[in-house]
Amino acid sequence: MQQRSSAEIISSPANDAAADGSRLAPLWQSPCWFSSRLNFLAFHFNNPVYDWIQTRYGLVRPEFVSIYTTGLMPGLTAHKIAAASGFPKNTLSRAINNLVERGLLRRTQHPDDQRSYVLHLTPPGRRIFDDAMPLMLARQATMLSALTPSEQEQLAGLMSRMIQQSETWPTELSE
Amino acid sequence: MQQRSSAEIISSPANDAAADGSRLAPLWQSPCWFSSRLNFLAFHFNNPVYDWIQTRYGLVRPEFVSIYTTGLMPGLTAHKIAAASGFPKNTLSRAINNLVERGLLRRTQHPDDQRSYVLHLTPPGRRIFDDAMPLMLARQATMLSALTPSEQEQLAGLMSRMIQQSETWPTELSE
DNA sequence: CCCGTCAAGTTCCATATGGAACTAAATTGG
DNA sequence: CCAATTTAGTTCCATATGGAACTTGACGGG
Repeated sequence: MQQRSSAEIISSPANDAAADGSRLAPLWQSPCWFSSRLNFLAFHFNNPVYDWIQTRYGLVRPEFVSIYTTGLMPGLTAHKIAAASGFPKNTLSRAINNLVERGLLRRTQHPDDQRSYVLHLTPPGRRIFDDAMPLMLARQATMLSALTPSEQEQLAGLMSRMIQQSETWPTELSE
Repeated sequence: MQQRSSAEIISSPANDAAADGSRLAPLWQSPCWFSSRLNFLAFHFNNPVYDWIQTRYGLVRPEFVSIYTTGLMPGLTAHKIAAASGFPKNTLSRAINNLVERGLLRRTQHPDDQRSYVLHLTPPGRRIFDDAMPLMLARQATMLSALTPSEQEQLAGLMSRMIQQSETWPTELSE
C-alpha cells in the first residue's frame, strides 16, 4: 500500500491496515518497550469499550468510571474514585453530578465528614454496571486469548506486584 | 482520615493519600482485573511523563507522540502514527502541523503517493527525543523495580504476545 | 477554645480533543 | 482508459477535560 523502500521498517507482508501489531516493530523493540506496549494495550481495550458505552448510554469516560468504581466499592467518596482512576477531582465532580441528576448514582452526606459524600449505585445505575461488565470481560478475554490460562495468571501477578509497590513511585519526574 | 465503618473496603492502615495501590483491593480483584491494572499502570506512567514534557517543551500528548514515533521510525507517515498510537488522524494532522511550524519535524512529499508525506525529526526535534528518552526509561525502571530482571522479561514477552495477535481483535464490540 | 493549615468538592474558564464532512489523489474493475 | 470507490490528510465545530481559584468543613497546636 505505501512505501517499501530500502530502509523501511515494515516487517509484515500483508497490507491490511488493521495489522498494527506486526508492522511497528521498532516501537515494540525500543528501549521504552513498557510504555509502548502498555499504551497500545490500554488503547485497544478502552477504545472499543468506551465507544460502546458512549453510544449505548451516553456516558463519557469519567462518568462510566464513576459507575464502575462505585459498583465495585459501594460507599466510596469522589476522592477515592480520583485516586483509583487518576481523573482530576473537578472532572469527577462534574461526572458525579451528572450521574446523580440522571438518577444513576445516589449521593448521601458522609457520616463523619460534612465535606464529603458517600456514593452508591441506584438500581438503574447498577443495571448499566451489570450490562457493561460482560462486555468488558469479553473484550478482556479476546485480548488475553493469546496467552494460556497459566500465563494469564502470571501476567495478573506481575502487574499486581507492580501496583502494590506504586506507593513508592514519585508522582513527578525528578530532573 | 475518612470512613472506617463496618463494610468499609479499605485494607491498609496507613492514611497516606498516595497509598492508592493497597487500598483499592476490590478494584484489583474484580473479574475485570486486566482493565483496572492496565489503566492504573498506564496512568501512572503517562501522567508524570507527559506532565514533564508539557511543562518542559510545551508539547501536548499527540505532539510528543508524533516526535517519539518519528524518532523511532523515521520516514513514516501520519497514518502510521495513528495506527501505532490510536490518536485520530485529525488530531495527528494538527499535531504534525504544529511540529512542522515549530521546526521540530520535517515533512516531505511521499515519493510514491502524492496524498501523503514522509516525516523526519529535525535536529531540534531529535534533541527533544534524546532528552525525553532517559526520563521515560527512568520512569519505566521505577515502575518495573518491583520485578526481577527475569520477571521483567516475562512481562515484556507476555505483552508482546498479546500485541502480536492484536490484528485478530475486532475494533468494535459486537453486542 | 480559637487560629492557621489542610482536605473535599465545586465553579470558572481556556483548550485539547475527536466526529463528520470535505479535498485531492490513488486504486480497482469494467 | 474512465467511473466508482477507497485512502491520506485537512477543516470545521462541538464538547470533554483539566488547571486554578474558591467555599466550606476538619484538624492540630498553642
